[in-house]
Amino acid sequence: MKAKATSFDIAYQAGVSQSTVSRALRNSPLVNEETRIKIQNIAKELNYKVDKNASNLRSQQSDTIALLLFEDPSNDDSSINPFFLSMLGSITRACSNKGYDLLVSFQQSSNDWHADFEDTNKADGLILLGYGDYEDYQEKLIKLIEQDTHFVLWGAEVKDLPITSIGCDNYQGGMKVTEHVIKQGRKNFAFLGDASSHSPEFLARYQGHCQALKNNNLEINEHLKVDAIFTEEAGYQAACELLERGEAFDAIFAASDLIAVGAMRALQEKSITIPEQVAIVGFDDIAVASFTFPPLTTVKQDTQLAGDILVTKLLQLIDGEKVGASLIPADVVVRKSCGA
Amino acid sequence: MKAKATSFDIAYQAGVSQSTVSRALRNSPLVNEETRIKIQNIAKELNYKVDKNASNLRSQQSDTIALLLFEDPSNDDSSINPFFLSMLGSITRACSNKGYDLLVSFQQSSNDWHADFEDTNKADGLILLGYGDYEDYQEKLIKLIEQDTHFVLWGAEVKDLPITSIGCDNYQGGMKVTEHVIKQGRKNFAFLGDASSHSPEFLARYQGHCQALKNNNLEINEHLKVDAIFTEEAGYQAACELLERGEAFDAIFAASDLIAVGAMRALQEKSITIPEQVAIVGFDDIAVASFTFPPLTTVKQDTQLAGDILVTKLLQLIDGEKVGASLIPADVVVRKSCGA
DNA sequence: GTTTCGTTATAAAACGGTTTATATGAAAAG
DNA sequence: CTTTTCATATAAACCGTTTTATAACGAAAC
Repeated sequence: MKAKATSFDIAYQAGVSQSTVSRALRNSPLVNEETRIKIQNIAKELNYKVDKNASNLRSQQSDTIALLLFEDPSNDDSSINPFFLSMLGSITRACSNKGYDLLVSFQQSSNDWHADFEDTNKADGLILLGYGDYEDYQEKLIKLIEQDTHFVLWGAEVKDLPITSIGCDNYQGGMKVTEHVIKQGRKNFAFLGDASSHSPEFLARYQGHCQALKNNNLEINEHLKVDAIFTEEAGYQAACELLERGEAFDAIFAASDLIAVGAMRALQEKSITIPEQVAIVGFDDIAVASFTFPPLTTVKQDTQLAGDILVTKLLQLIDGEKVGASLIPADVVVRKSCGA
Repeated sequence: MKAKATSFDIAYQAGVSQSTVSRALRNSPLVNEETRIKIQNIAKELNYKVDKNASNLRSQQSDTIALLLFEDPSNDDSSINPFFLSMLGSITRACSNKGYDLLVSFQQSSNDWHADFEDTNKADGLILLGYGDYEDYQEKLIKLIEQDTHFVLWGAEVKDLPITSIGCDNYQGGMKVTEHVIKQGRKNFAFLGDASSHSPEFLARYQGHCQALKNNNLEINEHLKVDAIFTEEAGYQAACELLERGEAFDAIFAASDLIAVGAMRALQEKSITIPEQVAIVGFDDIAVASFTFPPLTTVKQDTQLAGDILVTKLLQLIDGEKVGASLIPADVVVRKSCGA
């Protein structure tokens, strides 16, 4: 293959200077239309493509954003949380709509924060995507802020830090889905999930849940609350623990669909019928939720919208605008598992 | 924020030349250990990061590969095929293990092939990921070859073109899963899927399926074969069509899990019991497969391995090696839907 | 017929590294 | 003591653009 054509080759063929070529290809008003068309034709003919490294180097922007996915370390090699996968899809789409390229990277464990995409000028900004627990990363977030890195973060608001976070309205979601189950006549709710400051999203869901109970004069029974991280296995374990406690309950609110799915497995092993004996609801509306048996009632986070907002706000930040946090509505998706 | 430090700043502080800095930071043997350590310390202190655009420009390589995802145009805005999402995950992991960055892009429709990642030097090579039907893209593949673009392709071998394709052993998979169902005593098989040259993978699965029937002296009934693209909706439609034909059958081999899931929905609507009246098996082993009711027997494609091989082979191509196509084993995952 | 202005093009200077060709000084060889 | 050799460092060229500072030219203004 002959060497790749450069803007100089085009300049030579067109009988103009290289800078004119550069301008013509970017439709600069500084070049006469006739000249521009001639140059663009030659460029097409030579199959010329602008060298992004050169152009990015000079212009100091990459038209690229980087997506950093945080996986829980416990989730070593298995499959990725389907909710994030779904987000990833919508973010990719949103980027390409805006004419940006997307770099994807997994932050596999907390010790390697070495994907310095913006520092190295590979990207103009970052999207941080993980499940709660940014506390572990707090010092790293601070470092990002200090370095004036442009980034947005999926999840609950990070307290005391000026961070543009975009998240689902977990509180509303938890409240709405709980109220829906209450309307089915359930009174004794168990909660599965880590409702601590380590998981601000789970915490918000739990608080919404509690609010719904209060609004309906129902008791919040701490004995029916079991910790669990967001995985299916954790859900299974938590449900087993719950059953061992021997406390009576007729409904479960799981902080994530994966937890719910794991819990269903545990219940079914003990031949507890869903939703007759125990109603169960989750959160996220992952693809699997509509295929469980019975299908899982859950709270849908609009990932399409979320991806769009994440990208849009990030681009605004890059443009130097000030943008605040925002919440995306959470809607209950009613299926069979809640006894409706 | 003060201007970002450059290698010149470090050179100045260290009292050496800029080229020495460049070498020191890349652990070149041309620089004395003492000097190197001094320089690296200063770099750390200044929070210096190599500008990738500059370094890529000069060295003419990006340590980045691009993943192009082909979605069926019919699948306009809905969710992405979970199988690809799973591949995406494993490819991302494989890349980061090899120290490469990954650009992700959706080729939304056939008309915009403008993600010229390699031509623009944004990436050193390409991974093409789609479901069969590369025929539509044939001319574009030819163009890629002509331009000496480095790329690997997921899927069946493309005939007559020197392309490094990596795919699952669809033939074996189709055969093995069919034989497994035959062992359960089923004799009248329906096939749902587009078994044409448009979908070389589905075709191979079908051919393996037929081989298994032949090996067991069973009849291949063309009336029980219904076309379907790879989506759930297509599976639903195809199953309805199949039922309307009125031909008797006691087993379905669906060319993909999504088709199988759609077909199950159709059967259940007609109150046909699975697996008692009709056994059904799919292909891919997407996450949903283990949560359907009954859980779906299917053929697992090892996406972890696939991602690894795709990346490894692409890097070999980039290194100038010749690498051939390869097949990944397909293993039957037995669940309830086949009547085992 | 100068002067002024607007349009279009150019030459040259970045951008921040990597790499090639070259220099320096000390140790080894003659 | 001179010549080679080796290890280390440097200066300068280069990668292919974008951008800034200038120039050239014809038309309009004076």
